[in-house]
Amino acid sequence: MSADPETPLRADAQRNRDQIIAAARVIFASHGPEVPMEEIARAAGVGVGTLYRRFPDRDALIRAVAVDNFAGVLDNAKRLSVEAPSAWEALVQLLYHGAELQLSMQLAMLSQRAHEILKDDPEVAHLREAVLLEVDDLVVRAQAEGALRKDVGAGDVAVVFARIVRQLPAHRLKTPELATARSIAIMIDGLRAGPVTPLPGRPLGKDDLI
Amino acid sequence: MSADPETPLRADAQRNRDQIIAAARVIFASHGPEVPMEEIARAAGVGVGTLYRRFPDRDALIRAVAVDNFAGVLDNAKRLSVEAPSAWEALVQLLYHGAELQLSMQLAMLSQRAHEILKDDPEVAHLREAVLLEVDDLVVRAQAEGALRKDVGAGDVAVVFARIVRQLPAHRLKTPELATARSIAIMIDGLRAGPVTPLPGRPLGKDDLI
Amino acid sequence: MSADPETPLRADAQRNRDQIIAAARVIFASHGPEVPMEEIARAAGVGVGTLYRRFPDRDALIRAVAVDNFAGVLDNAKRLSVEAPSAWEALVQLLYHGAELQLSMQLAMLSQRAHEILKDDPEVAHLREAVLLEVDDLVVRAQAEGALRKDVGAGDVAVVFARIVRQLPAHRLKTPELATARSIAIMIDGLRAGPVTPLPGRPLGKDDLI
Amino acid sequence: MSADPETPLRADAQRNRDQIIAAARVIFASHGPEVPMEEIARAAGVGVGTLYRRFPDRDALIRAVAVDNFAGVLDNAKRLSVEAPSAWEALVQLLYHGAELQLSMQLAMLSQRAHEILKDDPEVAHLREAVLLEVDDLVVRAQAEGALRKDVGAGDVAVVFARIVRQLPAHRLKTPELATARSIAIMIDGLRAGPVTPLPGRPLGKDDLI
DNA sequence: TATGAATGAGATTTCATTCAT
DNA sequence: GATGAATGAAATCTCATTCAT
Repeated sequence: MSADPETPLRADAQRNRDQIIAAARVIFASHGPEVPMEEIARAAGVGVGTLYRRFPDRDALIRAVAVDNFAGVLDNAKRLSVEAPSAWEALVQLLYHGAELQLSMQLAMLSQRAHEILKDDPEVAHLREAVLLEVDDLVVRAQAEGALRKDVGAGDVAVVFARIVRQLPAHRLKTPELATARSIAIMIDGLRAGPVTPLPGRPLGKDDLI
Repeated sequence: MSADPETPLRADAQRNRDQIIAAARVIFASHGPEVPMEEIARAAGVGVGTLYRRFPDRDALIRAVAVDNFAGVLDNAKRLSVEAPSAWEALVQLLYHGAELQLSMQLAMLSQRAHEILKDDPEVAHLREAVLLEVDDLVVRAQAEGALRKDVGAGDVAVVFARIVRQLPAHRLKTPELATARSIAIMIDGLRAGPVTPLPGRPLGKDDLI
Repeated sequence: MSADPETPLRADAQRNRDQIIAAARVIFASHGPEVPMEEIARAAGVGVGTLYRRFPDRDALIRAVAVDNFAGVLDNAKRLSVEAPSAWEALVQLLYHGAELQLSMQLAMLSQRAHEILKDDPEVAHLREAVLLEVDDLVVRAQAEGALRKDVGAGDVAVVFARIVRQLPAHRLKTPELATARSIAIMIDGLRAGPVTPLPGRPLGKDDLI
Repeated sequence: MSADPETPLRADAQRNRDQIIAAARVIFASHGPEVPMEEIARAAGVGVGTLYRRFPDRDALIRAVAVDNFAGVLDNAKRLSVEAPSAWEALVQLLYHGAELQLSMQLAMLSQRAHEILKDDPEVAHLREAVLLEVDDLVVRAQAEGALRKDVGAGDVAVVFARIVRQLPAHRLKTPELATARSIAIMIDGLRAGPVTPLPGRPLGKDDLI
């Protein structure tokens, strides 16, 4: 009789929920958000019915995966902000080890479908804001460190991030990891302080997104 | 019942074919290659029947759009190679005005579905090869000009291109054109010769793709 | 594991059983016998599991509700037969206060599904027979009283009952109670002895049903 | 390219549409409005796809059947109003030969589901109003003829109609046609002018419905 | 030849029933 | 014994493709 949305799930139900989100994360990342629900259920090792009991429709599942992901990114950013040797290094790490970042970006920025679903979700909005605040802080500090070029803002960094994290499909490359690492390194060089070419317009802040 | 593939189409049939490809290009670019055939037909102002008479199935349509696009990119690259003030400038122009480039990349590299379809098509393979040859030439010349960093190959450039051209969805940005222009400029700065950070591995050539 | 069907239920189990039947009665009456089992369980304030422990499947529940109802109608008819000032009045009362009558009729006569389930149930058959005997008695006595027209039998009366008790959905009427009362009164006027129009055929007795 | 809703259907499409409505009418009448769409399609001799092309969902089909039916009732009423020997006779005929009347009533008044769907449809509303106007006229005239009791209005008549037309399921009766005819006759006797019992309240007019 | 109607396979979603907690 | 989670069969609906007009 627990209509209360706060009632914690039963142990087995929680386990299933986690498995479903994990499976959906992997599949969404590799095949986009349109894969048959049945396939996701199978990958999670549950029946479709279970999937639908936990998430009333595809949108709810996408939302849940997105929230889970943004939360992961936020954790990561906060941890790196404290533990990395410098703010610049924190930004760089965030990129290189950005599996979660990647999916978040993909869901939030790259798929029309996903965007429609997420754009008005308050939980997503809240996490997004928190992540951008963290990035904003890193940007300011990395500029103070003299490592990040001065003419960019958190918005610029987020946009470059979004482009970078878009995983190139492995199938087109003989040496996919190397190619990825190299292209990220090249783009990071573009962000570095030093003898840069002037950019058009003005620095884009975190509020220039949306 | 002209089975001869070389028979030129009647004028109106050719017009239909062109309209369909044009419509499909726009829709594929904005919504990916999974949109209902009926929608494409409607956008082209023809009935589904006509679409299917011209292209026996979705794969054939995707192939035709891809060929059309690669051909456009090749034209562009050849023209820029001759007309641009420098090889570096040609590469930069290719990026900034890369609407066709974008769709080619998206079709060829970003969508699992499209990739499956295109990977064994000889016409696509031929055009791809021609484009990469052109890029290879520009890369060598731009390095000789001292404008492009020495430690990259045509493969690296193509990978960075692929990341760059992935259009950020306008809906997430207040100032989409500006954001795009800025992020491209940042990434190009990463390609520039000058005081660069060492890249991992070795330069990737055009044959490191696929 | 008392397989003995006669073992009385534990007090709480009996309470659950009663709640379920009460809830099902209300829901069947308003939405027909196809409502989701979960909804019935919720309305009864129990889990589905409990519902299924008490009634092995939907059919069993429908049967139980029908039995409960017919028993109520029988009680009612017997009481009215004794307490009402006349047999005619007993028939009229049976109609006007026929909530249970209504559901019985609906289950037994109006829903294809319910009919299939009930038609071979011996307990239902027995109660039905008992109710019809009671009505038969009232019919004979009401005709002897000179109140009920002579050319009808218990079968006719049951059929008219079935039509009358079909509750008109309140949502279609501005003044639902009044409309119901008036239409019942009109139809009862049709049953009254007096200057009547001849009916086709012969009086239908209780054995003309089924 | 005929997006115009007024464009007449192609001959074969119109034939299918008609067959679907005819099949749905029969099935709705005997099994209610919840039967599987596939079954309706099969009965109409078309594929499900065709059914869904013509009627985007079940609601649309229900609406179409209802409109078709109300139109039939209206035709019937108008014809009888002119051709029947008296207004009273017209009302009686409307009842006895009320196959369409029956389904209309069932759809409009008896099924919760159907009512929700129809209650805001303007076309249905318009036809309903037209039918009630016709009945209103017949009521006034039948009262002037001295055949219909004076203390009823069109609303009362419609309510009694609704109760009458609810076909008793044949499976419960040995002699279903006879039983139906007799019960209708009995109820009509209740509507007759003559020595009647006073009804509660006031006559209900056509605007007391809804 | 162009059109859009028809088809049916497959995807989404619901719900009766079973079973772990 | 009670609960509500899990299951999968069945219903709803969509869309690629074929075919009559």
